[in-house]
Amino acid sequence: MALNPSTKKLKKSFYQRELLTVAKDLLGKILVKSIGKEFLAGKIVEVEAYHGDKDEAAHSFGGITKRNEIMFESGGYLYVYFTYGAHHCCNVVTGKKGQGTAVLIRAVEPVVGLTSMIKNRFGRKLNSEKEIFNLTSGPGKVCQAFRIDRANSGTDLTGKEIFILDREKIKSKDIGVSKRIGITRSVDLPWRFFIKDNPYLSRR
DNA sequence: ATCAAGATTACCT
DNA sequence: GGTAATCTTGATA
Repeated sequence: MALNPSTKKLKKSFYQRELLTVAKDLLGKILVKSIGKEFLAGKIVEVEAYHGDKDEAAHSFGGITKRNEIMFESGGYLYVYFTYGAHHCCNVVTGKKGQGTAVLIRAVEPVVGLTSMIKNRFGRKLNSEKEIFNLTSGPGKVCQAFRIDRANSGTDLTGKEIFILDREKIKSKDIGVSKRIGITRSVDLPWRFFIKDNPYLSRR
């Protein structure tokens, strides 16, 4: 599948809406990273929402720090953090300035640039076709495949380096909802959203 | 200056 | 299903 030139970049107005609305609407959209002449692209299939006011699991819950300050910007920026001494995770900042709301991109379905993603993830060629489903099926994996790290935190998503293309709108009946994964506080909030039955989810 | 915890992953049994 | 790896960040002294 090639990038459809008729698709358009999502604008600031898309991101600057209410957190949970943006989280669900991001499903089915195409995350794109430009690296030199090449483009890497993946369809967003799994996300989680984080809220600075009513969500103890959010990095923004305790207020602004040097690490999370971009989360408090108005919607339309990328927030990238490093965790467990090994992994980067990327988030889309949403809402209005000062809210501290963002959507974690947990998994994408590879669309363009598969060869580079495979190299970025494994440093070799595929051993088996099954490894395709292990390329971008988790937040740390997405960042490794797309070569996203803290240097990309603060990127304006309406720019040329990293952006998201409008594509399909997933119907609510096709969106799964669950508790979030890997957190220890505010564990009962049903703020994980995913495309039902998609084979590239972090959990099947 | 020191310390504990972490929005994960890969590898083990 | 369980857990070690690994290091940045933010809190505390």
